[in-house]
Amino acid sequence: MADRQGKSFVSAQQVADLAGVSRSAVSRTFTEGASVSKATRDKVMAAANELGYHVNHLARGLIRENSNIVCIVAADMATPYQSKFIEMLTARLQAARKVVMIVNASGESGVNAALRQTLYYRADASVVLSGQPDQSLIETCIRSGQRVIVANRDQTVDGTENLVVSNRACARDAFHMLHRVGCRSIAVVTSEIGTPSLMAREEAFVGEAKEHGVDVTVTRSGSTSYRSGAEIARRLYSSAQRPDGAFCITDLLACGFMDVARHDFGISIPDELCVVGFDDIEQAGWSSYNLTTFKQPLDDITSHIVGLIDQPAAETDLSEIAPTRFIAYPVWRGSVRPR
Amino acid sequence: MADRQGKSFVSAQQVADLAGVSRSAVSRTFTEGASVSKATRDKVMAAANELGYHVNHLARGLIRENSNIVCIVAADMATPYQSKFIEMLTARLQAARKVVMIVNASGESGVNAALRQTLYYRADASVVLSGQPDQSLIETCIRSGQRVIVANRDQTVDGTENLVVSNRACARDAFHMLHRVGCRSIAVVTSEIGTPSLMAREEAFVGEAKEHGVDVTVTRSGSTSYRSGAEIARRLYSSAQRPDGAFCITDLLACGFMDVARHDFGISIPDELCVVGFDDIEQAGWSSYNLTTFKQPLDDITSHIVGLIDQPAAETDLSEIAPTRFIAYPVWRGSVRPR
DNA sequence: GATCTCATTGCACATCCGTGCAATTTACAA
DNA sequence: TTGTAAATTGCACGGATGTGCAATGAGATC
Repeated sequence: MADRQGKSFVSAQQVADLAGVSRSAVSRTFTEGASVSKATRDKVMAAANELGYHVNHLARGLIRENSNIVCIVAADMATPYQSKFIEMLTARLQAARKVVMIVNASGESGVNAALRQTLYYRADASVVLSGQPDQSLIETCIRSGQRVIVANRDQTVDGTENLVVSNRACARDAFHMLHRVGCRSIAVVTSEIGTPSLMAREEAFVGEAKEHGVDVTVTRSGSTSYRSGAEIARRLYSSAQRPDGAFCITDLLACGFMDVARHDFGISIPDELCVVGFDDIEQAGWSSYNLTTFKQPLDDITSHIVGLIDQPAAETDLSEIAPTRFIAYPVWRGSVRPR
Repeated sequence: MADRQGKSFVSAQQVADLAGVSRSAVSRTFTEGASVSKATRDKVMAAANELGYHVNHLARGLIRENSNIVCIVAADMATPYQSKFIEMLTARLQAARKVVMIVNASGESGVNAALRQTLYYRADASVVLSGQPDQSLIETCIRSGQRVIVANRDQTVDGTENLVVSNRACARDAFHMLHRVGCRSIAVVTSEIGTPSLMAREEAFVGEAKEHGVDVTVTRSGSTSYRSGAEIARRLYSSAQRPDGAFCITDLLACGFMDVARHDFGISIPDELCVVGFDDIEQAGWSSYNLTTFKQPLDDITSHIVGLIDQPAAETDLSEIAPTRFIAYPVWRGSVRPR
């Protein structure tokens, strides 16, 4: 115990020396299904405990075909939706004995630099939660034997597993929720950032409205943040047209929108204004918002991701693969008045 | 390009073969400050680009004394405070060319299992954001040459770098904020989980109140969540005593508390009830809450953490080290009425 | 042209680990 | 007690890399 002079990690060799066995014996002790006698195993374990030895999983990853590392590439990690996603995904991945690396793609370097990082560490898979990586880079990943799973892009990228939510169907539902209770002047609250997934919601909503002869105004501002939602409400209610219904592409936008409408313009929800959001973030359930929205099935999505990673890339042929669809369900709360 | 049959990562040997040089030359090309002629470097780079080669940072970590891996151990990652912390920390660590591994300590295994995980990967440092790891485990980490940085514990653990916030001073300030505007029956809203940091806030507040002869009721419920705050408000306002001031140990508790007080019991804030929170999460600034609170200096804290990790453990002597203190500043908003 | 110096380069070894193969030990049956 | 099969163990290799050391080469100076 006292013989540790330089602070460093204990190696299998040191354990072997102390236990008086070969390094192979140590290795076998920590390898499931390897052939070791109880006697040597006990000796090894005793020595290992005394020295505080742990197998270096990284070095193990060098040998084995897989490193057990999964990278999560995400931007805006502090967002309620994103952080919930990350929390559930990390929990599930850990349960599946994976190691989770996280790459914050918010910086100026962006998603591409982030995804490239994951190659440096021989990750088995990368889960991209934000941004659209370049096709060429994805090809590099695939060539390197890395799975790339892209969530919420609503746009298939060759060679990746795509997970998408029923954005269009939900957006159409959202229109009917508002239309049904008599909303005549509907605002679509969205961001300037045209993520495919968000665009799908917007387009489907506008399309459905047009089909039913209802006039909608699409208003954009910044990102999908509280601040943007607030800004849009301020802009809309300062002008002549005051919407009596709003479809916010994101719950976060809805929170900002509702707050300004209520507190700055004294509008009563749901009497004068009905609001529908998307995502079902935690705040949507808070009684200040009590927001009717669509719940992203994060449970299913994260389970599915882990499932994908666990089974060995069943013939990923770099060609078009149909994205896996998940259905988001409406969550009825109080921001839309009853019929 | 077309000669890649089995999908796997490209090794330095393959690049060397293609470039017609030795593997050492490849290694040196990608090592800063190594001696390579421009001619060979060009040949190597060309071959590397063609094959899509990247240095395996993991294998590099085997050789070098440091792996450049930093682990973040956290529970309740989807919480606004925690997710903000993680976002800032990952951004900063990445800028410092570290790789961030994240260990979700929420599971049944807990912080100890999580921290032990970090040993398996030879992390240079672990940043523990939640929970109290066992002393023995920390010693194992230190012995292995791993830095352990513990945030928000308010309780020094031998051998770790401790970062704490001015909980006590702020809690005393909080009392005066409420006392000054005439609150006579003050509720301390807290959780059943006695994290040192939270206990410090509670104790200091109660102590200061007692010193000024003001009666406070401490009410606990579950964790520091919205739900708990709501539950406490329901309990308090259903009973005889209806507080006219509340110190919520956490902004999240405050949100739940305010929502129930306002919407379920029709209490007007700040006229009938003044509320002070702690953390300054994003929602505190939302106009539904407009919460007066204390801002955790996450900027300073995360910078400091990265600084600690960057400089090589200046004589960590496993003895008591004074924790680094950070000052949280009051953020005046509207949940406390003006004097 | 010869010698000296210095930058390059390749060999071999290091670090961490798993595992095939052969040798050795153990266990069991005759 | 002895023979044989089975279990165990150690050697050496492999897979990723960095790096000291010696050898090679080229350029420069006299």
